[in-house]
Amino acid sequence: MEEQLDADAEVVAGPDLPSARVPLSEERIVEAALSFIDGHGLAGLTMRRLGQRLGVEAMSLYRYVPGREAMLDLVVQSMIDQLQEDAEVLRRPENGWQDFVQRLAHGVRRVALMHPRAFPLVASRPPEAPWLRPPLRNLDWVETFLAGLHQEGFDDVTCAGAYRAFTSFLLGHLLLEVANHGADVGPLDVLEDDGDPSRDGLERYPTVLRLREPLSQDHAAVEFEESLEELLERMALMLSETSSG
Amino acid sequence: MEEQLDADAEVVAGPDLPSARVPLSEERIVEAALSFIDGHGLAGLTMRRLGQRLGVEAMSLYRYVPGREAMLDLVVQSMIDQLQEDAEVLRRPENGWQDFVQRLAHGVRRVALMHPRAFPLVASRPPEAPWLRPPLRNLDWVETFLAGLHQEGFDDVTCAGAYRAFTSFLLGHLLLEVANHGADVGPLDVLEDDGDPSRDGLERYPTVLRLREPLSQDHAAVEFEESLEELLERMALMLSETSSG
DNA sequence: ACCTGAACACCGTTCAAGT
DNA sequence: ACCTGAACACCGTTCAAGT
Repeated sequence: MEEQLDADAEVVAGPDLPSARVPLSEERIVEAALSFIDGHGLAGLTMRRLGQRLGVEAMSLYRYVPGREAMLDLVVQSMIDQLQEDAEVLRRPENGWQDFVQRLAHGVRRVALMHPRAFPLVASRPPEAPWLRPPLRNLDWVETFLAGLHQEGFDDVTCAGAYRAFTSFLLGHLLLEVANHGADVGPLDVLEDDGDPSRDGLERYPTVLRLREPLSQDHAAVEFEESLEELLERMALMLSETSSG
Repeated sequence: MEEQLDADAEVVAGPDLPSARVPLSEERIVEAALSFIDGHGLAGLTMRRLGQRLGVEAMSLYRYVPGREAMLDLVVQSMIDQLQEDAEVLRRPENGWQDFVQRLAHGVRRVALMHPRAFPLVASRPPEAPWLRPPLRNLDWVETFLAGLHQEGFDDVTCAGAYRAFTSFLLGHLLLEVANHGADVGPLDVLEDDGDPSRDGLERYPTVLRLREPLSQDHAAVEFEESLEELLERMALMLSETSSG
């Protein structure tokens, strides 16, 4: 839960000026939009409310941003750029490609977990090109990924296959992981417990009922690691077939 | 592409009555909503437009459906129920659990490919419980899946792990596959080619540029099969550890 | 240069009223 | 019983006008 998200409009200061005089900018808008989604979900994000949050009328936003839809794309970009500022993530392979792929995977996961309610945007906005598959929607990453593998001996076709395997691994895992952390919800309502957790309508589903507890456990972290290991093994196999074929 | 989706309102007859007199019903509404999404994408789906499509004012819909959001949940349900009508899919294991899991996986994939623009809904609506992870949001499926594996010797914890692995495999693959088939797009606009495909701004990304072609190829089908095979192998490993541990 | 008021076309949703 | 007109509160977006 966050506070500071009420109706007061004023920007939280931090080391900023007394606010109120910081001029609007694309960056500030996008930042505010992301933090709004983090706090309230995408459904509640409105140009008018966002303006209010920035101490400004909605129409002012259109000086800096071409429209709501485009703004959401910028939000996606800004999440993605956080990875780039994370210097460790985007260095080329130094201790082998496995280490390299691991760094990238964990970097993306870190972003997803920092913004569980916004991450589905990264996943669901339509990809602009086949070489920008979600959630790797950034040419710098993709270039680094492909060039890194190539430098380590993967041929072109294998690089492409590894790229596809990597993206679908990330997408499946991270989307489900953030969904469990209470992602997208429709309007503004958080899902309410019905009070009595025993009357769940599971009478007709004895196995589900019995497995309730193991199914409810959050193994996301270890499963991410394990699946990543498997992916790496699969890639190693691809690589060895490359060299010998 | 579909036709029949213009502005004329009238329902296509099929073996129906002369239409115009078929009364509204939840079923007809949900069906129309799904076919609208299939044809125009989610963004364009409006209660008013949907009413128009059914030859009725928007307000009439609220007699049969509690609201737009709830209607979308019904749309998800209806897609999911198509799998249930597909008798082959939900039979319990007969030729071993591998065959069983394969049937289920292919069934879900068939639904996804039938409704590429609607499938992301199945994936992105918030799950109601940990035992309803997208895209397997149906207690009958989940029960069948879990009971099937249990009957084949998987213990409870392993069943739960297999369930999680299965869902994240399906989600990652199918979401990316339908995205490639032109999924969600923002408003109504289909993405337009910029005319000149050589000037793509890829100058700074030599590897991406070089791999354009292998990256553009659609290997979704074979990759689905291969990843599914790997998943089955992984599950087989889980099973053997179960028996011997 | 930067923001706003007023307006437009469109939403989802409600409810009393029509047939 | 089933549908609609009219209305409400809210959207995104535009543009001439304010400071």
